[in-house]
Amino acid sequence: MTLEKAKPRTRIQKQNIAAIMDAALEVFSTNGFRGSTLDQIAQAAGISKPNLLYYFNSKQAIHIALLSELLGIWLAPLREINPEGDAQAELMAYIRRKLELSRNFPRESRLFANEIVQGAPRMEVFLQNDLKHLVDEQAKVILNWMDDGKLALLDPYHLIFSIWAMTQHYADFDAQIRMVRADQITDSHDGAEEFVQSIFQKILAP
Amino acid sequence: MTLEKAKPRTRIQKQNIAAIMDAALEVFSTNGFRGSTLDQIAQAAGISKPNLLYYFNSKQAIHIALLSELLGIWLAPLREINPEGDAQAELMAYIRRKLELSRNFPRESRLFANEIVQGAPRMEVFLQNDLKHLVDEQAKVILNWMDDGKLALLDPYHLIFSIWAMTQHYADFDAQIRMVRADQITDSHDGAEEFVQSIFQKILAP
DNA sequence: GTCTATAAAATGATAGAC
DNA sequence: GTCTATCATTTTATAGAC
Repeated sequence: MTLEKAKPRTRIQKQNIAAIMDAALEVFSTNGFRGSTLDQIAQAAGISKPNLLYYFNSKQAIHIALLSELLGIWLAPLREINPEGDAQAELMAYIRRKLELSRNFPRESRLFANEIVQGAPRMEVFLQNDLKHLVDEQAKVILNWMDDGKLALLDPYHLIFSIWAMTQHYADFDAQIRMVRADQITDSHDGAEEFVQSIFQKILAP
Repeated sequence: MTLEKAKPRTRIQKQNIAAIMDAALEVFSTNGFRGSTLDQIAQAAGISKPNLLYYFNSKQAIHIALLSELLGIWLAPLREINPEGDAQAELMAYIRRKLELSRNFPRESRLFANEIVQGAPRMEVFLQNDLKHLVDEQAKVILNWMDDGKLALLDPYHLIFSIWAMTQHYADFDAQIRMVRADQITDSHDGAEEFVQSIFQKILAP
């Protein structure tokens, strides 16, 4: 009852919490918050339901812990854009990081996609604060680059959104791509990196 | 019990079924299939839950009826590409139709987005048959145009996916865009049409 | 820390009166 | 066709033994 989630002590606690987080990611990213059950998560984590609720007091608590843990990963690629670097190289590197995330962490991408498609009722604060401020900041950096003639003149916000759309699409809509190309490819990301990078090279050139 | 859903006779039946379909669209597109309840749909439709189940025998039946009704709308823009027309003009017109759909029917877009993000368990047949065949067909048309030097040389499948990603993003991830730009815009589609069209003009030019 | 048992609420669906 | 009442199941969460 008086569990210190902040600093788990024993090895078994760490193990269980890690198993729960991984199970929760698997289940929530596939079914959304309301579509997921504690039974599913407990089974995926290999523990009993009451034991699951020993570590986290409610379904909400698991979900919040999971989102919190992953917000950093989600923001990192945008955060790492260096205003001192070369404009086109920095943005192409950003796109590459996003594509890598989409390929290597598709469940994380779908977890957030589920939330946002459903109106982001549990992410308002994060989106309106952390994400908004970061986007505003990097939009200014991009605008400066454009003023200096380093990039094509585009709306920096729409440019960022288009990068999100193009890179996340392969993770979020993976099922659709796999079914449409069932006879042609095995991995929906096949050729995606090259394609996305080549079109953004065209888009960004001044 | 022996309701002929195919040909509703009375005016009141038509009215109720239309109200149910609209309510189901509203609820399913916001919460996903499992996240939606019959109570929500009945309330949104302004009828009682047993009466809702008089018109449709189960929650699944409502969902299937809704998806079936909307599949045509969803395929129409791609279907309307004319192989005899001008390559760039046809694709730009396709993009325009997709952008209009995204702006005017965001709930429909999110309904499908919810399904696909969650692995499309109730749309496999449609995606693997109708959509796949249409995409294969139009990919060939695009490939011919490229061979004739009318378009830049690109993977036609990735080109189609990129159009889906860019156009649907404004409907599906509307919540995120609105929250990130809360202080700057009221409609998340503001400027989207112009931006998307301008970058695809760059992308498509041979 | 983990389990069995169980409570309490939500939810899909049916029965039967009108 | 529509309603009230109700059932059966699922699902979240708790109690208490070990």
